[in-house]
Amino acid sequence: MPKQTNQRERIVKTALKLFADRGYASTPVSLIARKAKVSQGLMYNFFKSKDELLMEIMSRGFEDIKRSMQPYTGKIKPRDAIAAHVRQTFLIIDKHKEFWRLLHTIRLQGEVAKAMRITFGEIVRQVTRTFRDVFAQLGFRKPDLEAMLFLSQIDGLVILYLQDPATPIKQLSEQLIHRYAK
Amino acid sequence: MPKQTNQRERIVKTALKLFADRGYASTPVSLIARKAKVSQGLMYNFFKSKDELLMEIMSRGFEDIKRSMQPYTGKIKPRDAIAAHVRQTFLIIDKHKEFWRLLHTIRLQGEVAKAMRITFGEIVRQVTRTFRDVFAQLGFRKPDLEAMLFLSQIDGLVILYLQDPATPIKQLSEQLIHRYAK
Amino acid sequence: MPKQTNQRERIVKTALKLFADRGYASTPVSLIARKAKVSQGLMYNFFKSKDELLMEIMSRGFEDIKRSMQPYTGKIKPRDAIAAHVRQTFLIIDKHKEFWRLLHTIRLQGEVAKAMRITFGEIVRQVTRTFRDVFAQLGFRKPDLEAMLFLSQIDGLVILYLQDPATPIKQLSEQLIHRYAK
Amino acid sequence: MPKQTNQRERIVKTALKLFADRGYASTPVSLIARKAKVSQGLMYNFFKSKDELLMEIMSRGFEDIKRSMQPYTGKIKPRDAIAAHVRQTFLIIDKHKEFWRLLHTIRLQGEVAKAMRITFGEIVRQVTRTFRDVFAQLGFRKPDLEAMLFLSQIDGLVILYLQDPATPIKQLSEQLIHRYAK
DNA sequence: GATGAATGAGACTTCATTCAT
DNA sequence: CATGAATGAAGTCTCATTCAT
Repeated sequence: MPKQTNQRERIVKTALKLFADRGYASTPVSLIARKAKVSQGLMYNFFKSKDELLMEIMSRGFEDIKRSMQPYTGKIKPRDAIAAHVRQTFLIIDKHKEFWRLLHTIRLQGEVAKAMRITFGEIVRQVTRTFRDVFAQLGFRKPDLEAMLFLSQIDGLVILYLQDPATPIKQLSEQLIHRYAK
Repeated sequence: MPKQTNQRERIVKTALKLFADRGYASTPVSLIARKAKVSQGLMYNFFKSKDELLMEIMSRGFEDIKRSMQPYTGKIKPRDAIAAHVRQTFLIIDKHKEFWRLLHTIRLQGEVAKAMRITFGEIVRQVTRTFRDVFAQLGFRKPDLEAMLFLSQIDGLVILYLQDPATPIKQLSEQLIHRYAK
Repeated sequence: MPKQTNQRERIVKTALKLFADRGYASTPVSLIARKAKVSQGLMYNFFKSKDELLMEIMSRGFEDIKRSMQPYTGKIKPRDAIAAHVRQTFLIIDKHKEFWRLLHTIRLQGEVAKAMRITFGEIVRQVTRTFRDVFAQLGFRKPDLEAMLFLSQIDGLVILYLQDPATPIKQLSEQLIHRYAK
Repeated sequence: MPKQTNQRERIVKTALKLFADRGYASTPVSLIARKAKVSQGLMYNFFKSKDELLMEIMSRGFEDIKRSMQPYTGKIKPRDAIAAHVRQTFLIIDKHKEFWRLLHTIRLQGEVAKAMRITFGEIVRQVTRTFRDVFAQLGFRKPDLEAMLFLSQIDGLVILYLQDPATPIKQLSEQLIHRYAK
């Protein structure tokens, strides 16, 4: 009975939510199947393994991130780049809360999903370079350190927000932007 | 002379390291026992369950944190409180890297270990209040937001550092302190 | 012009090869379908079940064997019957290596495919009787035993050959024939 | 509740019987466990996997074979070697019927247990060399072929016997011996 | 206290078979 | 006739926990 109305999509979404909520290892395939209203066996028609399902989720997430960061890696005025990045980041986050929660649970673990951590590392390094340049152009004395401070500040805010959606993230980001706008 | 002297201690330490490295769910009790050079059965003399072992690890960690934050909740000059907190934080982190890694993998998960997240939330709120006052005393316009920015900045740095120990954390914290020192 | 021309045939041939190579139980229907370039569902239009596919393969094989043994069950000179059987056997084997490999993996198993083992037993008994007579006519003292020795000798050679196609089967059969030619 | 009265032994024996009867792939671990009166989980305390259980069974069998063949690889009179080998073989077979049945189901398969087939090949080649020498000493013109014929004859008898225990194996072997005794 | 054999529930995965299209 | 999505049963294996010794 092929209904196929985006079952694959439903699986991916359900899995993302569950992985983010309970952690990858603590989420049985059976649970994903049940919540996605799909038989357990069918899941293996779409993904060779639970691991591969995770991989797909992660690559998609990374694609989104990369795509969203394209704009301001181009050439905007440096000062605007900062504001843009902050705002952009929280836009993305809002659309992909679950992915970010998942990402953070995986980020610090040694044995899990090394491949993804590498990919993520790439992205971070890339963005760091960009902002090093930005801060250099703005005449900061230690642009390297400034870039790291800036990005880790955003990271910290992201976590705060993910942990408690009641966080006044709008005001916080504007405050942050204002600080650099001097 | 019973060698049991610190079996319990050894178990806790080993488990912490493993949980941090591989995640709680992916760490079999058998592995903890083996690495701690203790029989699997014995573990259940000390802890009623794997869950309880985790609880103990977490409470200890929280105790350490609380204890370390006592000093400057007292009355130092506000400006010094900032510097003190930054330096203090990274001192603690360095001593308890594994605990912090573990904490971060659990922090964002909805279903797991709700109890701990509450405890941790308490601490954070407490510290936030403290720094709200600090920033108020320093004449900041929006001390609430400033406190959140400040603490999340630290949080972001912590993660950066935990993820890559090569991070120049010393310089970063000094830069951060300097920024508030005006 | 339906390409269906020999889908059935292709399925049977593919299945035979796979069963012989990997064993019946370790050969998924999906694999047969893929290698036979046929949809999995279609297979069930031709065969009610995997089991029945095996049955068909086996009966066909048996038919071939029976057909090939007709000639010299007729009346040739006894001495020639021996040479003829040896040569005939290896001719058949060469044409149906896979079937024989499959047959041998099933032959000794108690619970599997009892029906086939019975059929095969029939054939063997039939041939044994034939050669009992042959050896009787040739004046052997214990024609029963001689027939069994003779046929099991061939069996042994067959296995040797199936297992290692580099076996000098031509020379071996001639040597065998020569021995009985006195 | 450690009763441990040779559970491992019981598992190995039960598994051997089942593997021989139904084939390796068609024998669920659960069945072995049930028949061996052991929990399924416990099986994995003794053997890392079903595969490893098979390996152990096979190596044991090979050990038995090798041990039993030691005697007459030494120096007996060549003629006696033949008789000895025949008798010895059927003695072994009788003690290890199941192992031999299992061996024969595996022998011809491409994908299964390559390692064992190699080991078995070694043994066969070794024995073949020995009998090549024996036949050479006895003045046969083509000792190579004779050795292969001789050993495959035995092989064929073994199969006959394994397949139908009512086979008059005693008489057959004596007849065979007698033939070489001239 | 200390061991590790033993268990049972449940995890991941495969696969023969069915059936809507 | 033909497809391949879908299912459910069953298979292999892991692991927290218990308990006789």
